[in-house]
Amino acid sequence: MKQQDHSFLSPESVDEASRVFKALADPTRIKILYLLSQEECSVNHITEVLEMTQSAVSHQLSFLRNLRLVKYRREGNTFYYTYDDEHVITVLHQVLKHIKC
Amino acid sequence: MKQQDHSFLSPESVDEASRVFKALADPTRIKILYLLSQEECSVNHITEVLEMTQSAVSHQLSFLRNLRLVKYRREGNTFYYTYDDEHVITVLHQVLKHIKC
DNA sequence: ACTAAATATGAGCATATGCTCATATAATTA
DNA sequence: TAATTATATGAGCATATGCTCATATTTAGT
Repeated sequence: MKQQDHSFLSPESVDEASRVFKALADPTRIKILYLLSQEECSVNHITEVLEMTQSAVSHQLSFLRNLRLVKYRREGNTFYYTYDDEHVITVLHQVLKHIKC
Repeated sequence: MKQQDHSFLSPESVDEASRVFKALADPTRIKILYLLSQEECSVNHITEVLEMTQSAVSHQLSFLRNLRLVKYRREGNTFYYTYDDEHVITVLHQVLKHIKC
């Protein structure tokens, strides 16, 4: 196969794909997304379940927010996060399921 | 949901998933795996198609080999690589396809 | 045996990543 | 209004990552 025959895999597609995979390439983000795939969660709740500092969790949520993988709603002082990309959750579940086999 | 209710997502599963996603989280490795998903390739061929140095490609192949995502056969001086994890290729194709929408 | 070709590998370097620590912000409550 | 609660954010640091450069290894050809 010649070099020019690969043009259908555009640089944009490759970059976008690597961004998606990068989002899933960290244990903490996997746990957060998995949690959110089951229920809406406050930051504090995530912090307790994952036994991590509030700051670390918040930074990761900021990361996921920038990639539009999660969104949140506010209720007073509490921020409730949900996932915002069905496809990414599907891919995550698929890989997790496959690993258990 | 309480903390202990998440025990079914084992640390091993999370780590293994993050390893898989990490393998796909780099543009070069995406291109290599995509290429290999289409045809068996020599190192030299990959180097030419991706317009990268032999060393950089070889290092990435070594990385993918360690994760058992690719395998190779030797023919004289030439090493022909193929992918070795159908599921990872499926996930890659799925994400790439979704991005194009 | 000598040289060339194809690939692998170690060291080093610049950048990215994921955390901590301190602090900012905003809403709630006393 | 002051204190508390919930979250966000910037700086800094240790480690990881992905490349280059030089070199090793293995096979083929002369």
